[in-house]
Order: sequence, then C-alpha cells, then structure tokens
Amino acid sequence: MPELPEVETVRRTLAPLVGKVIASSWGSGKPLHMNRPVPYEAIARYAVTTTIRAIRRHGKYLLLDLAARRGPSQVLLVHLGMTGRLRIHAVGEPRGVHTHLVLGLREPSKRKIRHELRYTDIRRFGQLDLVTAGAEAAHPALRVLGRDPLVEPLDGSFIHSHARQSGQAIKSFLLNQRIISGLGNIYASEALWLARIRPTLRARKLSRPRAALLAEAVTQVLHHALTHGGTSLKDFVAADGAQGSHSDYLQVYGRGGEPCRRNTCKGTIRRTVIQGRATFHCPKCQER
DNA sequence: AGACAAACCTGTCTGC
DNA sequence: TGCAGACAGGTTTGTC
Repeated sequence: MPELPEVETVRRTLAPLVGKVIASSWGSGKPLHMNRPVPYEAIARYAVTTTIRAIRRHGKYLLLDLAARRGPSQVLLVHLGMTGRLRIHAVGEPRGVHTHLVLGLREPSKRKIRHELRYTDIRRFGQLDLVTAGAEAAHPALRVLGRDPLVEPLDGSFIHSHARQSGQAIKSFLLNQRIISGLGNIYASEALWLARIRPTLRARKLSRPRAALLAEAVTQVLHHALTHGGTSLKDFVAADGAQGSHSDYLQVYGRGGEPCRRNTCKGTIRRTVIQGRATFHCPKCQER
C-alpha cells in the first residue's frame, strides 16, 4: 500500500510520540513478511521502559529510536507492506482482529498509560524488527536501500549513471529499491507519465536529458503527493486516522480506458502489466 | 541479466 | 444469493 509519501505522512503524524515512554507491549505472536517470525518477545523485553527519541524514515521503512535507561538503545524497524497501519489510539478503544503489536505509552513524569501505538496489518506483508542502535544501517533490509529522494534529492546524472547499467524496463528500474528507495507502483507510473516516458523503455536507452526530466518528475510527484497527505485508495490512513487526498490528483494510475489529462493530448490511458505489476500510461504522449 | 510466476495473507469486487 | 476468479499500494524466491 504505502509508498514514500504515505510512509512520510505516517512519520509526521507520529511526531507527537517523541518523548513518550513505552510502558507495555503486546504482540499477536503471528508471523508477518514472508511468513517469518517477528521478535515480539524481544520487543516486550527491550522496548518497555524505553523513551521514543526520534522517528525516522528511510525509503518505505520507519525507524523508531528507543533510548533505554540502561543498556543499549534499540531501533524498532517497521515496514507497512501492503496493508500495514501504524496508528495512535486512546487506551480502551476496541482492538481490531488484525492487530499485531500494541505499545502502551505514558508521559515520562506520569505512571498512567493513556495512549497506545498499534500496528495492524490485514495481509501481514509488513515487517517488524528490533535492532541495536548504531547497527541498523547493517540490517539486511536497510543495508541494500538506495537513495531516498527526500533525504538526498535525485538528479539526472544519478538516474542516468544507474540506468545505463540496467537492461530492465524503466518502470521496473524505478521500482528497484536498491537504486531509489521509496518509489512504488503508483508513483512510478505517475512519474513516467509526467516525464512522457514509455514504461517499457529499456533503462539503458534513457538519454541524459530525459534522465534529468525523469529525476525532476519523480521528485515532483513525490512532493506533490506528500502535500496531500499521500494517496488513500483503500487502506492507507495516517497515524491519526486521516486519509490522504492524493488519489484525487492521480493522472494515470487506476485510470485505464479514461482520457489522458495532458492538455491537447486526446490519448486513452492504457493498463498493462510489467513484471506482474499493473502499469498505466498514455500510448499517445508517452511514446518513444 | 531479466522476465515471470509463485509465495506470503485477507478482503473486496466482478461476473456468471 | 452464491461462488469462483481476479485483483490489490510490497518484497522475496525460484525457474526459465
């Protein structure tokens, strides 16, 4: 579900949790991503009594920095997969069936737990892990991540130098988290439409000027989505429960059979499949 | 190397 | 109404 703008929206709405103390932990015991076990017990053991110091993001991963009173600090790693949600609830709000982690939160100066941070995930494609602080960059999931466009802006030469080494379709190239981290299936189609590039174009055929256009388009699409709080097609909500409004602004994604929105272009948006993922483009203005 | 399918799951929608 | 099948924002794994 969530791509960079959605995950960043969650991160921003989680900001009020910085400074709170984790006072309790409950886990569902169920495996998540790839049916792999989640260290629920370690989270309960190490995260309880820690203070949330910061909430960071790299690509589609969220990192909660947890400072322990004594002993090493920890980092809670969260990936939302397709249907993962991280939300702040008042204690006592009914807990949904697909809840997998509940962290009770209190003010540092008080004893009573008033809020809970809950992770729910219907399809269980998300990830939860606990890493010793300082070692998170070596975590298998984070180690391989490429450039985060919000942390380090993209430019034409970055795209061009990587694209020339890839024989993949440009859309598959954009989805490769090892190159650019955070771009997903919606915004890959959107960025290619904005840059007028056909999704099946071989990455290595991308000229330098068009690489610059693409870098610009990716940046613009991500920032634009972020200003709308992300795209809610179905499941996505921010940590405060708010839905993103960016689905109203999508130019191609999910618009198969509908007219192209580019001025003067009378094309019809086509839905195709590339590497098993739905892909949308306008055959008329994204030719070449 | 890269394309594809399947795998991990549940829910929703479509068509018969 | 019921049921089968397709499809869904992600990532990994195996096969051709």
